Amino acid sequence: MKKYYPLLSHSPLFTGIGPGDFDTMLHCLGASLRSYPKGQTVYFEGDTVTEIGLVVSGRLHLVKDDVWGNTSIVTEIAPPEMFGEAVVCGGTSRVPVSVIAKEDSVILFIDYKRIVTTCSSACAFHAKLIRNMIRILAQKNILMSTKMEHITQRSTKEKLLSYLMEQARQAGSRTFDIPYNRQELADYLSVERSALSAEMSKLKADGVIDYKKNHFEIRREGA
Amino acid sequence: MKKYYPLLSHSPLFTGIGPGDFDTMLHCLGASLRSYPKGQTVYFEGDTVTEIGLVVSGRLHLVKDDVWGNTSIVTEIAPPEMFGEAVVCGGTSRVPVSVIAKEDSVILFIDYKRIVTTCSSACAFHAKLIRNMIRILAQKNILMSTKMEHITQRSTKEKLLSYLMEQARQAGSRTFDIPYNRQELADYLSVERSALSAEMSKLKADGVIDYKKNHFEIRREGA
DNA sequence: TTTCGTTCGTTGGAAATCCAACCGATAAGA
DNA sequence: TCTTATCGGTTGGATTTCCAACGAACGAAA
Repeated sequence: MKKYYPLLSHSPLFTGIGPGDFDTMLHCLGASLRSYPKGQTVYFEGDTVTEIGLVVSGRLHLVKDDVWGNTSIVTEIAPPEMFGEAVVCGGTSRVPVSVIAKEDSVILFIDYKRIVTTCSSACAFHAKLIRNMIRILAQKNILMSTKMEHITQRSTKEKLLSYLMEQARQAGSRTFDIPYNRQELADYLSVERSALSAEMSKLKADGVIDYKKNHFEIRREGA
Repeated sequence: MKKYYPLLSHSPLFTGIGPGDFDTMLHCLGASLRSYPKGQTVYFEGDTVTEIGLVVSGRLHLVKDDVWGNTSIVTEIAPPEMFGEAVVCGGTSRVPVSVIAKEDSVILFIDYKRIVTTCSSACAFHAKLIRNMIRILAQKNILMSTKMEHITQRSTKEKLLSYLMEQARQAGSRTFDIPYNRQELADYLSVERSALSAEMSKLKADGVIDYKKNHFEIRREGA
């Protein structure tokens, strides 16, 4: 267990918790490590869960099966990411996806109740954990809202501009770098890469934006 | 203040709090009521905020101005809904939208720190409030994830089927009712109403689904 | 019953997107 | 250097979506 402490201390859930507190804390939380060989299913879609999972080793896939058998990968989870926190904290209980180990993996499970129930020994880190959890959920909310705002735009052009303006706003400047290449940006905005490239070229030709690789500039607003 | 207690007791933030506790609680939280005449701006986009707002009377609009002056309504907030909780709890501080009173409105403001900092008098409701807040954020997460899953589908047909399958899953049956009319469903999936109607007709003709008004049946899976 | 408003399906032409393919530029490796 | 792989822009035709408009069905109000 101890060998994972350095990793765990970088997890958003445990930020602000001193390394010296991990022993007490994990014991108080009743956290348990479980190993899954490559290919094994951690959760089946629809399973009832009460624990938050934190991958400490390996790699997981969250997958969704549509009713006629096609499975699509929703996300990949790598150390030290969490999964299941929204379902568990929301009290929904039933996971909407299946979780599969794509490599031999080790997962730290923590019972949600043990986090939010301040224990009799009044461990100091409960408050910290709770604030961390709230922050994690809230930030995820903001990320999703932002993305939603972009992809609900009608056209590829509007999606792109919505995204670029947001980036400019965050950078506080008309020039900025974006963290995606074209394909990744297309995926994020859920548009075609070629259509995206075409729109970008058009906007550049119209003098609305300029760019080179991942560096962008917003030159003029308007149609 | 007291006249709002019945309303507040139906707010997700205060579920499980006894009516008798409101006096103590609101005082302990340092909650304050502020009134805004119709048309007045509550927050300007980019303002730094540390309080969660809870509308107890009136109606607010969250609006976003794109850089060339067009403003679009992101959401309407009506009693007893909250706003700003994701930003405040996420520690981002700067609101990404402007908040405007569309009618004479009264808002209850609560400092986030006072919620998560258990007070010296150890008020029993802090723990409850925190759990409520976590649940609210987590459920919003799930709602958004679900919607995102539908909207990121490529075509109108796939968006529709993704939504309908989700509804069937939730209902635990191949037949179910949906809470939207056609226009609302189109807005939710961010597609055209007419294109949606057309796809629905086609799917019905192909024997994939059947429907009448808001009542649907999934008959056959596959292309 | 008549009238009016709303909802929903349909349609046709314009516009946008998808898809596969190709090419040039650049970087990495042999 | 030559080869290979990746990335990004472009292109053209098939497909889908958009948009405005219309009409049928239904329910509420007069």
